[in-house]
Amino acid sequence: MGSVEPLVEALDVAGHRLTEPRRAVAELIAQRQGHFTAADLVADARSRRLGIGRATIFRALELFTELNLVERLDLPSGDHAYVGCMRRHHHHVVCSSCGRTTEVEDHGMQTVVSEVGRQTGYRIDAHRVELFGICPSCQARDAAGVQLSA
Amino acid sequence: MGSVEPLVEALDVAGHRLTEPRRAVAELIAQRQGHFTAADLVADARSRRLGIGRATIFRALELFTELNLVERLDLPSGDHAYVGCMRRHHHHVVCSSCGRTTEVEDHGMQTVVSEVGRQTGYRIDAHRVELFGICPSCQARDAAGVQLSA
DNA sequence: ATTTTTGCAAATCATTTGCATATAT
DNA sequence: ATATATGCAAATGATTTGCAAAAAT
Repeated sequence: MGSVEPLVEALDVAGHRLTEPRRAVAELIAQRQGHFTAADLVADARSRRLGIGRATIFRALELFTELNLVERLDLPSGDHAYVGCMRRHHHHVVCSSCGRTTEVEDHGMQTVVSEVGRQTGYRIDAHRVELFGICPSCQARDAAGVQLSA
Repeated sequence: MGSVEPLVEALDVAGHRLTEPRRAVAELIAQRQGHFTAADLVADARSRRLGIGRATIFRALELFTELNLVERLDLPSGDHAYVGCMRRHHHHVVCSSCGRTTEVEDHGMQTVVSEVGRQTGYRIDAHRVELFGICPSCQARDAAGVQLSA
């Protein structure tokens, strides 16, 4: 989520209460790099001795997802992960090495989607695109590693 | 999977044994329309009194996925589902109403992917695209329903 | 013969739920 | 005040694992 302000407004607009636990979960998320699992947050909360229960974290994630403050990913491993995000429609590229995520615009996806719709006759109303690869800095690190080990 | 023959070869090529339980699971899959969950197959196996254990089904699904005889989907609901598929790279459109799936070619996705790669600097090596919508026959049924209820 | 697979039951893991209490409005 | 949200512990559900027996090579 980057920062916590959007949360305040989003909750308000949707008529949800701004509670201490929700703010705390939002802060944990804001401090995270890349994607994270519910279990990661549970561990964070425990290690920082915020007295936040497991259920509360799951409930907050569900709510945030609904409010589009967070997006749920399904990693190729099958794990469920989340990434913070604030904007409207977009997708993520996920680094398989460090877990970092980068947002990308809808680049041509719209076109692909409508093309598929026309071809199949489906009325397509949702799509999910997940791209996985190696981010620039991991590529650099890998290259350096090769040199060292050569 | 459509039919079971590809299984025989795929197992052989990869050096796995062609066992009765695996063949049975492949048959259950071939008889399925649209996507299905591991639990669906467990139920099928039980109701047909094939004496196949839960673990075996999970293990077969894992193996088949690895051999690309089956593809794992993550539905928006969060459920894990599978669809049979025999060909190389392709994607699925999933009907949110009846669960039917239709394969689609890579239509422009390659382009989108490389575009994203260029923009972000990621070396993209995998992508997953899932499209959800209403298939033609469900659209027709819905339209009929509207008329009836009007 | 030897190695892989199986079925079972138990273990594990993630996620959800019931409910009395605490908190935000 | 009152409706919503929380924490806990227990329940649920899905998937995995250990292991001795069975089947495939």
